[in-house]
Amino acid sequence: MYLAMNNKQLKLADLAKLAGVSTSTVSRALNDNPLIKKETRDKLKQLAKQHNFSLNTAASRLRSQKTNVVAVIINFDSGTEQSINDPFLLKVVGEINLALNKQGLELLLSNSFMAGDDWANYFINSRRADGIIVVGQGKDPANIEAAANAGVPLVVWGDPKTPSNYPIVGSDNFVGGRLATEHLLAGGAKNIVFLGDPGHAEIGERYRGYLAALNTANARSQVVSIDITSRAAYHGINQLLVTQGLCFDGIMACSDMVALGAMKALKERYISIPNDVALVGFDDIAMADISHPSLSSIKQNTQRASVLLVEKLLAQLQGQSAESQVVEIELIYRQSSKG
Amino acid sequence: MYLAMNNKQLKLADLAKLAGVSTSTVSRALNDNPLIKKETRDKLKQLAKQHNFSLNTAASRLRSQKTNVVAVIINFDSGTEQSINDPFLLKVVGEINLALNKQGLELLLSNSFMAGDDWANYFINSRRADGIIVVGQGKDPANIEAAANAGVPLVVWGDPKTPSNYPIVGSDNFVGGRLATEHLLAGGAKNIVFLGDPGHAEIGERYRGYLAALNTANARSQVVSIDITSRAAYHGINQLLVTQGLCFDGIMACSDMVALGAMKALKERYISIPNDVALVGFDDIAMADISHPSLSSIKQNTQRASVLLVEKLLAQLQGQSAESQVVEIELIYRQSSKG
DNA sequence: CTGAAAGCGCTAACAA
DNA sequence: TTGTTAGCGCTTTCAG
Repeated sequence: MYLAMNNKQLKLADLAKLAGVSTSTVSRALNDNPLIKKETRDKLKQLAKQHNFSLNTAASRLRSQKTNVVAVIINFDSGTEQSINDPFLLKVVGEINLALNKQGLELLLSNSFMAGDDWANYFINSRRADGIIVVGQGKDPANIEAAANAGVPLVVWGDPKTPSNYPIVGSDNFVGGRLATEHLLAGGAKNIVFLGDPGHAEIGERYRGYLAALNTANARSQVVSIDITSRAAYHGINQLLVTQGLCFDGIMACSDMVALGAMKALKERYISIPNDVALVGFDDIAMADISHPSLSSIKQNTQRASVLLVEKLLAQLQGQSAESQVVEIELIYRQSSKG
Repeated sequence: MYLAMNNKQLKLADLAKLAGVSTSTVSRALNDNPLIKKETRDKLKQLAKQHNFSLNTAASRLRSQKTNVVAVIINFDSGTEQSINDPFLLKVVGEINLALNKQGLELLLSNSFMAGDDWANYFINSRRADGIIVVGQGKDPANIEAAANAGVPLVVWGDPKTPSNYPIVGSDNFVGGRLATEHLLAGGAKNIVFLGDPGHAEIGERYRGYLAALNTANARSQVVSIDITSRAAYHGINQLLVTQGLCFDGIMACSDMVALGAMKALKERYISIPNDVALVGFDDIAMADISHPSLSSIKQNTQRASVLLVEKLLAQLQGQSAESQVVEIELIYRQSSKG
């Protein structure tokens, strides 16, 4: 048995034997339990590292009834083309991942295909995850509400002003819509088109902000309701130009991707941006800075929001309650609009 | 005890009691084991659904030593600004998620922050996941190699021509680089700049394809080596124009984001695209179609690649071996280059 | 085709 | 500060 292949996977008991202590001591040490003397803890941790030992998460989860996993569901509206490729949503997922990691939590990426409709059952009863972060409210909150009512720790990225019995973190979309519109008005725009789908919760708020700004200025509103994609925006603006000519001098787009689609339609017809039509987007994705002209946009603080989402989820995991919260928003002024 | 709150989480044994069968029968039925009569299976499955029952994955994983989870690691080069926000990488993750889901596998999203350097230990020994999909080779394959050598089921999205003892799936980058360059040459370009970092494995192949095409045409090469971001591309082209003037009439960009950065620099100086400078990108992200002028690009078939990655991982999980594989590539001709 | 029973590897209550 | 021990809920071998 000399030099036998060290094939077998070490378990806690083996490590304990090696160290000459009990399994509980090793378990506590590796979980950094202060009951164990610091010295012993450090020694055992080092032994574990030396032997390339890792706790079996399956066993640990079974015993402790905790997973340290959070499910993140990207919650698309059915009937939209907005997809997993949407740069903004993915940016949010990336930020959430970072925020979770900082708390020692892992991210199980999911979608409705796997999770079905009964999220409480799929994720929580099954001990796949301890809680859920939903990215996007969708048009129908049924699944979210069902999960929240079942007592699932859950937070949502969306419109914080939506009445709900679960915490929603998101930007101040009303103020964002108002800021963008006021900025366009200040630049001299008189006929500002709202480009997007006001039926969507967050976008609805942006739309109301837009209306509020127009009201104050006694200007008229005009909505081009489209699916929230570049392509739909491109076609929407194209069609508007074909049927009604250049009947507007400003566009408040509900997202940067939508704004960029509109921009393409304008540029193809040699409509000058911002002189003939001024344009403001929403989200401040990387492309806003790199488009030509660069795109003025309302910047959403996704990093701050992600930290808040995780904090509020953690609070619920510890039995506390958490409230919806609005994250500040900011106009980034670039070339597509006039100062 | 009438109508007592059905608070307690059902377990397999409870369900078995309700059905009047043994736990093994229920377990088998829910796992669709053909040992159990189809009729019984269906009956038990329905009972489970009725009672909102879900298997405890922790227990099941502990017992069966299988997780049905795949870890996906986004493997950035250190020293690049290319980030979790890169639309192409995220698109790949999205496609992988879909491909995994179709096989009943779940996606644990990870990064080096959580996983550290010893992936075998962190993911596999700990039973967090059954296998690993690495998105991006990075410049240093040490972590990947260590994991592969430890016998971890593992596949990589990257340059399939890199010699390795693990399967790499990726595009035919050499042909992509050649196609793009040939296309620029055919459009009349004589001085084509390669914009990107040839030190990166995939981009190196694209560069070699570019060189091969230039060689055949007896044209001279010129590299602008930059970090793989829009911003770096913008500054790189700007600087080239400042120091050497318009000394080129074509750009082969190593990615669409890079191409869009270059496009901005050109447009700001009123350099006509494609007349003064023709431009081809790589990846065919959504923005390529929506930029103005729209961006010719080499389309990577990420969907096909993702399916292959999952297939090859599955093969390894079943003890079979798998080889690297090249996925076909295609030029998408748009306005930024001449026919 | 179904049941009985053992045990996966860990944590935590209780004991010392 | 550490050890002993029971048991988390499932799957699977073996027996029928």
